[in-house]
Amino acid sequence: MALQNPSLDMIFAALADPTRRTILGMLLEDDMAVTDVAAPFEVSLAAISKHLAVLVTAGLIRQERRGRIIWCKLEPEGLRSASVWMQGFGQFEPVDLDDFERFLLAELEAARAESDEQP
Amino acid sequence: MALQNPSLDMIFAALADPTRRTILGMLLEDDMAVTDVAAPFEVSLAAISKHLAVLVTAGLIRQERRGRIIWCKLEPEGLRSASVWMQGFGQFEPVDLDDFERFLLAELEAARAESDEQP
DNA sequence: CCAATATTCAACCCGACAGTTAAGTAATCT
DNA sequence: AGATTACTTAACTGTCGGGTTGAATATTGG
Repeated sequence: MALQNPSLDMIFAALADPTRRTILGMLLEDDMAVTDVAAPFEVSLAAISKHLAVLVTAGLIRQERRGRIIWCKLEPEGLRSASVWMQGFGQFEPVDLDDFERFLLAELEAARAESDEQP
Repeated sequence: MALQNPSLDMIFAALADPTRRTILGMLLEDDMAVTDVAAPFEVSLAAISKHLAVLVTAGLIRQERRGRIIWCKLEPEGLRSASVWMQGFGQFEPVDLDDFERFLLAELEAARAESDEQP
């Protein structure tokens, strides 16, 4: 079916992948080089490079070359439209940041556990 | 890659489709029978039935048979975890419900325009 | 300049997903 | 009971997304 609202489509699709969500969580702490983003994952660098491209297209991160390193930085404004859309449904109480931390940690843990899986 | 957090994956994936978002918007106004949900779209009833199944699995709607009609109703709580996750990034100002209305209307319009496309 | 580092691109595989049509099931109406 | 309404399931098709490997590009360090 034809796209009605490309940006919301792209944003939610980007968020639907656990690897990409984990990456966003990592970038929340600090800007990172592509290689460093890829480090904790078990998949290839090329795969991570593609994930980052998806995040860029969705407007969730920005990439900025400095020297031979390409820095990835979060673009939190990219989530605004999706956030507005979602909150319209639930009227959820103001965010509990601890809940959020729990989510992020859980996903990071899971990612690490997975990459440690084969010893 | 193995799923880390099936529910967030499923929720965002469900939201990534414009047809499904439009359906959620419709259900925000009122509970609806499957056939009525399908009416504004140009795709087959079977296709809509599948979309609804996805929304059920993601916990975003509930279906309840009464007689031969299956009623679909929104399950706004299903969005909570995703909403918490997203807000953690942006700290967006409290939702402007008008923004939300604009989105919903835009998507409904788009859906209708599309189904009127071939005269 | 040459080698090494950092990252993307290209070509390909495979499984998931949206769509279709046709048949199957469930409940109601007369 | 039989026809009709309301959905779902099955089988199939085409497209897309995530993964891989290997070659290409860009930038720096020696």
